[in-house]
Amino acid sequence: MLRKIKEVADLARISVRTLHHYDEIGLLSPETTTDSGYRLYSEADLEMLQQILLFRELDFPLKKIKEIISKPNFDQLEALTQHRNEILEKRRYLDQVLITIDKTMKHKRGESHMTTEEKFEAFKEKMIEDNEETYGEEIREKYGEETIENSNAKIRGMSQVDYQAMVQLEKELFDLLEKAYQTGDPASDLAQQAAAKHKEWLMYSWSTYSKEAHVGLAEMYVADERFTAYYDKQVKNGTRFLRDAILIFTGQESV
Amino acid sequence: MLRKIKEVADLARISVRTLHHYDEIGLLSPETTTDSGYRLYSEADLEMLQQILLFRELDFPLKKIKEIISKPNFDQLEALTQHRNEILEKRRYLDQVLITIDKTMKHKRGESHMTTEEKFEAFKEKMIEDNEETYGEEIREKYGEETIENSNAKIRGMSQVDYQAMVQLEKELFDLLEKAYQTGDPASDLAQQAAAKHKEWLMYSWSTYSKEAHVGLAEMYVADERFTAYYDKQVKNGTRFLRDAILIFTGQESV
DNA sequence: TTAAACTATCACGTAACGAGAGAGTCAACA
DNA sequence: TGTTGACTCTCTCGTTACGTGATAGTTTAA
Repeated sequence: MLRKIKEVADLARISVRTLHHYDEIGLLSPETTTDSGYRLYSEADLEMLQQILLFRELDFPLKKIKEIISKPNFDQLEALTQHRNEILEKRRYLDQVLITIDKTMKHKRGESHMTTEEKFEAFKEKMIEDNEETYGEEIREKYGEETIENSNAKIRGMSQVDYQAMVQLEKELFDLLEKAYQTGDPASDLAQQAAAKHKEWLMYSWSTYSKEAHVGLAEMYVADERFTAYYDKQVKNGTRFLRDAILIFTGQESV
Repeated sequence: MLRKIKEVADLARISVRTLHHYDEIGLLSPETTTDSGYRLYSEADLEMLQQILLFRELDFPLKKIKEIISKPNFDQLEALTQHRNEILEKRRYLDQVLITIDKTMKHKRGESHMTTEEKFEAFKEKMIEDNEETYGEEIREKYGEETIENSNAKIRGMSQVDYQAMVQLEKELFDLLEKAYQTGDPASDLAQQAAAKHKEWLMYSWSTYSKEAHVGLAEMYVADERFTAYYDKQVKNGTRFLRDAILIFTGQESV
């Protein structure tokens, strides 16, 4: 009993194109063909097709199906085990995506309802949060609990005017840094002005200043790619240049 | 501050090719280019890129990102809600696949350890199970509890010899049916022999025979695509032809 | 000035078919 | 016996989000 392609397709509830495709990639070729080139499938072909469709339902890629389809149960079990793990991995990935989506929604939902002032408050909190998340422990270890709590308190206490002054100051810093960078010399006047401006900017969130802490922060900027990205985004190669300027500014290096 | 492509790629931790691609599909084109055709990205471009990458992390297709990227939060929220459902749907799908994989593994694990006899026993159980799952309720309603329990018990009680006799009988039935089908007449001698053979085959699992039950089964074969597929798989259009033959055989239709 | 590092534009490959296009084949009906 | 309708065949493009060369021109640091 040999069948033509549509009959097979209807029995298996798949498309004729799918059978064409399986033939093309050598996954399932009909036992024979008519003189006019029509594909003719045998019983054995049908059974093979059932197997193929079983694995397809399990989300196996056709390539792997082709590999394992004719192997004994033993090997198929191994493939199944491995495949199961891949599916689990995919599911974990989706779970993560869901979490991120929820966060994003919460965030955007918040934003839509906020007044300008609320957005400003939220922005400050986010600044603190980000800082804590990224550097919290490190800074606490280096400079002690008090330093960081003071900093956080200072940020929270900032008025919108203060905050905008701080942003303005940062902008000036970057302008200065860009010009200074063109001199190519971190000891240049412009570069030293930039270092001073950086200190000034810092004081908006630091309660006390020490040369050591200033240098430590500069080194941290260079070592951490997040900071590097942020500074380099403003001025190309700005991070290293600023670090060098600060080193000189704080007198840690001879001029 | 305009950046060349590699700088942007490094900042965003994506490939240059990706930026080329985004330009190609009009998702993110650089603000300007140099005389020699180098792409130059502005700050605004970078911010847009951040947004794009955020949605990309949420597993949005680029096409949708392009649609919603410049819309207000309100619309983005809507898109997020819908997208969330799609992700949930995907996860449910994966859960289903996992269940099927587990079943398949259990099945194959069983098979590998079985002796021929055990496989035979398992095969009989599967036959009963399949039957129950597909027709259990319907048959119970039509023919009563007893009929089906008897049938199941009879199958369980079959020896391997019995079973193979039954399979052999079925084979003969199909041979007969194929020849009969060629006559085109369900009242033909061959067709009537096939109907008789079908009754004989039935008796392997039925404890009592009635013309009504026999006709009922034949109608069920035709009505149910699973049975149709099974019979038509052996003999093209065999189901209907057998049904007609049985109708005549049981005398429900005038010859 | 020369080599290294960048940049640009094709264009093919990937997974699993769907959707035509154009042309030949087969079976039944008038 | 001719015709029609249902099938069949073999291309070939489209889909997603880039990766991976190939080939060639540009910029930049030593």
